[in-house]
Amino acid sequence: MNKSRKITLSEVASAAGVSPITVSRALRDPAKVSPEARARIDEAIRELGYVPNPAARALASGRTDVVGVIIPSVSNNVFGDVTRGIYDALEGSALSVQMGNTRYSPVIEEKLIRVFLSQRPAGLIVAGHDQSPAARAALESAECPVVQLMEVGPAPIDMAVGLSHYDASWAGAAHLLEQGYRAPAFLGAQMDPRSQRRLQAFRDCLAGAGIGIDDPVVTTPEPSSVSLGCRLFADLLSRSPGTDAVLCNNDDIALGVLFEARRRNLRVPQDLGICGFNDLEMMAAAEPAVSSVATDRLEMGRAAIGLIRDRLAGRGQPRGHALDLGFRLMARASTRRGG
Amino acid sequence: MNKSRKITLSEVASAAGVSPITVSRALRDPAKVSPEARARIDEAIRELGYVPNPAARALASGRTDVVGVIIPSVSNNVFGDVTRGIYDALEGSALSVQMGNTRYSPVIEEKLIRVFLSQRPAGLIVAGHDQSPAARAALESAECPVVQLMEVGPAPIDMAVGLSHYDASWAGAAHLLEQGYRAPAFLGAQMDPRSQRRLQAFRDCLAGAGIGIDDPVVTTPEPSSVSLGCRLFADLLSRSPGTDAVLCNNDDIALGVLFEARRRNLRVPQDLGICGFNDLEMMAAAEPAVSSVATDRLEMGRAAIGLIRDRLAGRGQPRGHALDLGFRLMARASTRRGG
DNA sequence: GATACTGATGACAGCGCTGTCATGCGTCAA
DNA sequence: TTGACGCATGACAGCGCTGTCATCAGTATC
Repeated sequence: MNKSRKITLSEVASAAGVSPITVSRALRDPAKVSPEARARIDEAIRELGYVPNPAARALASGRTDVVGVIIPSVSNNVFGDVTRGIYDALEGSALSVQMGNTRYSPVIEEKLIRVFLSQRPAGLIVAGHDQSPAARAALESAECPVVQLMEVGPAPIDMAVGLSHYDASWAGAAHLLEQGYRAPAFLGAQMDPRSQRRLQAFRDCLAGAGIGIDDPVVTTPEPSSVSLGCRLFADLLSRSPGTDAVLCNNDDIALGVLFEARRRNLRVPQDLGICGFNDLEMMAAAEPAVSSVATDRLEMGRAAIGLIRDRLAGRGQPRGHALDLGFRLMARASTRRGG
Repeated sequence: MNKSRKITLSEVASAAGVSPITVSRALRDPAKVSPEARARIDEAIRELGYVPNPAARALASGRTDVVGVIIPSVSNNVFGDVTRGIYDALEGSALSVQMGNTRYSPVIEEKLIRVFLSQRPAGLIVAGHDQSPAARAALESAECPVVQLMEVGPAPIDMAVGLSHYDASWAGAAHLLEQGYRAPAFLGAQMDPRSQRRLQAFRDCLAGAGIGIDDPVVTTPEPSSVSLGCRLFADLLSRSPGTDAVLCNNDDIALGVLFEARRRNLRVPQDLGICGFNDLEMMAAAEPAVSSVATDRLEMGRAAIGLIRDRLAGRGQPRGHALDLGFRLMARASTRRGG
């Protein structure tokens, strides 16, 4: 294995006694090369330690094997799971990912989409469906498969995988009411468009049930965390002391509420019902176990890559395909008051 | 903004009335181009919506602006923080990252290192310092800056950022003993080399203190999670009922222990001391707050990129430079027994 | 026996950019 | 005035690979 100098495809070709183009084909589409030639080429590749140069390939073919993934945050637990699903599904393919981090800014998102598209990616995954008009236009004229992730909405640009955050949040709110809670509140951090829709569902659900208390909602644009959950809950109690349940925008917040409730000797679920969102692994392990609206984030990532791979393989879904992964209300001890 | 066809550097050049090479220089090293030419070029770039083609650049120059990051897991909380630090520090630079996921396999790690290096990256970040001899050799002859992340050890291949996991774990164990716990146990998941060293420190510390109980250690190669913490702790209690404290390999586990202890009506810290590792944000928010050995994972990622950027800018650290970020024992209520 | 077709392989050019060397011009010391 | 030097710019070639055609057996069809 010669490591000091770059081995090129031509060197492999002469070692195998074929022309460079045949080696290229053996790599890209083995079926087009005779088994004997293939065997000699494979042997030469192994012997020389040849690794293809992706830059040269991209330049010559005008395509890359890179899937762009544009998400608001690399640190958020939720996107961490999605990312894992993406890497999972990439296993065994020649594709790689290029992450872009919008930091929840539509301007950065638009710029990233433009830059990624200019590199002729094999596919593009973007979080949400709230792109700016210009970004949307760019995605519509993209020559690669595009998947909008996290959320299914009215009109996918190309394909979409996710769930209805409105419906999911509604289910959480309805669950609290069913359990007999009469003064539920909403706690939200990182109020991105999906969180806004979740809040809207909460408000609509309460209004629909004729619960007319004055908007027991505490939100913040800060990124979500457990300690933020503690603070938001403390804030809520000082504003709306009569609160008997909280629907949390996500599980970090819910866990913070659980801890803060314990600190204040509030009994969960008797004095306070808690419902989270996403159903992170720890919610079921908590004491008491915390109810949450489960979303399958791993599967979201996997499915997104699956759609792209299928499309690249020519057997993909048509434009406009939306895959609704749904949600599941995980009713646990933290809301089991009986009602 | 013409979006349908790719704008090339030559088109920008003719629009600006200069030669292509001048545009190239204006992009790569603006100081080498006269201010007037630069202004006209910038104008043309904006007007045409030009975006450079990284593949062509990589092919022509033999370099890329990609930093390879090879980590065991994309989902693990710890690496999530490190990754965030990396993205943080990349902000405002032309560099991008390419993630590689070893899934804790030295074989995959070696392969990834080889593949990444063959693409002439701008830099390479690898987790830990337990590379296989072949991988180590490949890294040693790499032409780019290499940073070993997470851990500082005897002989960095090039540069290293991290901490001594042995020392950090020792501090946790010693803290439990100082607080008067006499039968501490160790709970570990995902027993990678760093975890092994943490376990070793625990054993050595207990032995040093003359505590000769028979190895109260429960470990598993499974990935760590809160519910796994519950199970490991249940397991531990059935094996070593006399346990009065646990040092956890990481915070997920510690949180699981906290929940499981509550489920069993064990009082924390009186009946049971709990100390985690890493000090995830939620530990301080828990009730009772959980002690942990804090590591600055964000800074680790940031510093790694910082070292690479400095080196690329020609003002970097010499080979062999190791940056020890240390650790801090966060003594909280979960171990505050007084002793 | 001539034509059409299939399958394996090759020749050639060029993807968009940058490294290297060359050029032309103005400035300064001798 | 001359030569040396620095600065901005340009010409040329080529990075490693693949798309597009062309070629050439070998087989099938009438």
